[in-house]
Amino acid sequence: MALAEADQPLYEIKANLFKGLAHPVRIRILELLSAAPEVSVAEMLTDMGLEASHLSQHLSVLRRHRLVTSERRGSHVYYRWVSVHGAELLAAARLLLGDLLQSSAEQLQQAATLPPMGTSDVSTVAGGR
Amino acid sequence: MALAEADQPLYEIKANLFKGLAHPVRIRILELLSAAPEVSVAEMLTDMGLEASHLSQHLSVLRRHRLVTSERRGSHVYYRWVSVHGAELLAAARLLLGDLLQSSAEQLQQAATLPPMGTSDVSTVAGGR
DNA sequence: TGACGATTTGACGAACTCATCATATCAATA
DNA sequence: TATTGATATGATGAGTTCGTCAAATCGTCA
Repeated sequence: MALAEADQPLYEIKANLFKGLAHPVRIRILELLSAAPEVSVAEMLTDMGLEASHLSQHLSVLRRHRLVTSERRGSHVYYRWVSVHGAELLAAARLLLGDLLQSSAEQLQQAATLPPMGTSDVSTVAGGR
Repeated sequence: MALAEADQPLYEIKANLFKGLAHPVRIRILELLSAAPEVSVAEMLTDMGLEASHLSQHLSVLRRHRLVTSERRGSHVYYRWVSVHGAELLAAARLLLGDLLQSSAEQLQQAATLPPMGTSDVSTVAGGR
């Protein structure tokens, strides 16, 4: 695992990191972990209203991607971010999304103002999809 | 698109953002875009040694996720990050990975020092795959 | 207008991820 | 030791992404 990873270029490792983040439930988990030193599985279940095995599958993905660390104390298991920079990453994403959502709202506004068939320029969202 | 997105919780939007980042080629593209104001497709092709249609498929994903914006000038198309915070996000990921890779290296070192069957603790990578 | 360079899109099989249910495992306790 | 609460794992079908090749589109120029 860590051995195989030593041979990978950084962009592959980075992409792999983002794969671990690429699911709504996992984002919710990590947001909880960003707001507290550690969180128990039971707390997550209550907070998120998921079925235990569904949550556990996602926690397993996070463990596999080495984004979280787990610790069993009695019959309870606690999770935490594996790095202090985890919450920073989510915050950086929030900033980027702030821009995206803002420009998206601006475009919606423009679309409401414009005549039916607008500009021919390729740029931005218009080109997408 | 943007209409549908307005109804989504932020964690879903965030996860979708990370989906757009979850491929090595797309990371490489975005790293190039982080290092220059804009980059043409031709430059990317040269830099990355990909086939044109392969690159284009990935650029299409980035456009669909609204992470990049494109502009055609003559027969050349130029791409840029759609937000100044894009590069920051990649930098934040680099910090997180720095921690992960460091703790990974430390574990490799410990593994080399430890006897065959080590601790029973669930924590960290040992619990992962 | 046809040819050509640059880029995008379409299509399809393979691989991977996700959702969900059943089962197994772990720890505590009577 | 069996039971129970807490959590993890296994299995499987559906959905999505990826890799790759073929074809289409766009802009320029003779």
